[in-house]
Amino acid sequence: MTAVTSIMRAQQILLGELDAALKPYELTFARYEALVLLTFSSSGALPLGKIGERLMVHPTSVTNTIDRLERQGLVRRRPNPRDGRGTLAEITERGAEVVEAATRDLMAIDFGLGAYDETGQAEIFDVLRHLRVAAGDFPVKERR
Amino acid sequence: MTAVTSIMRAQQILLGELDAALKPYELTFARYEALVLLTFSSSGALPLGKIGERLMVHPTSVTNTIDRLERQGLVRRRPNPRDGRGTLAEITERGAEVVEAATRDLMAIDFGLGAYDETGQAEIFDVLRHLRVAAGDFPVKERR
DNA sequence: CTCCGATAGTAGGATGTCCGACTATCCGGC
DNA sequence: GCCGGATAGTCGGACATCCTACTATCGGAG
Repeated sequence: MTAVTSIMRAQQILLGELDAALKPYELTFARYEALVLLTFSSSGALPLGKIGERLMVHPTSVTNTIDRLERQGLVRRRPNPRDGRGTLAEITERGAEVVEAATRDLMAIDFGLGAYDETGQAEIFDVLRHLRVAAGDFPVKERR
Repeated sequence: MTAVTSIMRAQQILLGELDAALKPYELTFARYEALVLLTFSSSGALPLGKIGERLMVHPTSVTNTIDRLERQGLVRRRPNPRDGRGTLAEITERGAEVVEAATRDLMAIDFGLGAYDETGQAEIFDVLRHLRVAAGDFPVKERR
């Protein structure tokens, strides 16, 4: 139970720091993650479903996240040319600028993990890996 | 950044499992934690502020949590006899029964950490300890 | 070529969390 | 004994997340 509490608290603390750092950009960590995902995508656009899959969140959460980002002018919705049911979220120029600046800020605070060196961060990853694998969240990078 | 993701996902996975296990009792982990806290308290009652302090959540979250527990008949609000501003949350008989049964169920699934043995759980605690200490969340047990 | 199950997104509702603002009460200093 | 700052809870609003239900479209079986 102590271990459970550790994970809960750690996440809570971390999320708090990250959200605070992102506040100047009017972003939350959830929205930041979505933007980064789009940035890393070759075309700068992804079907909403893909986003939910990568971030491991419910489709309705993606709709909500993209709604807000779109209202902020950081992404744009576009019908998926290859699937009439689908919608693509495409990062805008302003979105790309914002995510870049935000990333600089996050790096400056070591993403909230300033208390850890490379080794310590690797330990965190290793220790939690079992749990993620058991839940089907492969920490293995998947090819696009 | 990988380490950050690990923590976020681990918490998400864990919370999902715990909430699922608590569903039959109409409880969420947040409410369960509050009930446990009251159970462990000698008198079975605590000022709302104390609860927020222990669980490291905002006062408004406590109000919300206790509201729901009270509506479910698992706790009862009572004016604090030693502080006219304060309110005590007191666990009811039914609340005690529910938390006991729920705890049995959670134990049966190792609180979602069945993938870890004692050592593994200790590692989780140790690795995340730095982060919590740096944030002022003393993983040191405080006397009542 | 048509029909029906599977899939992509969205809408509505519940929960939990935070922040800022407000009320009521407490308490220490003058 | 009174007064003003500190403290306890609550309320309203913003976000994020999930679930269920619904619409529209896709795609394979017959």
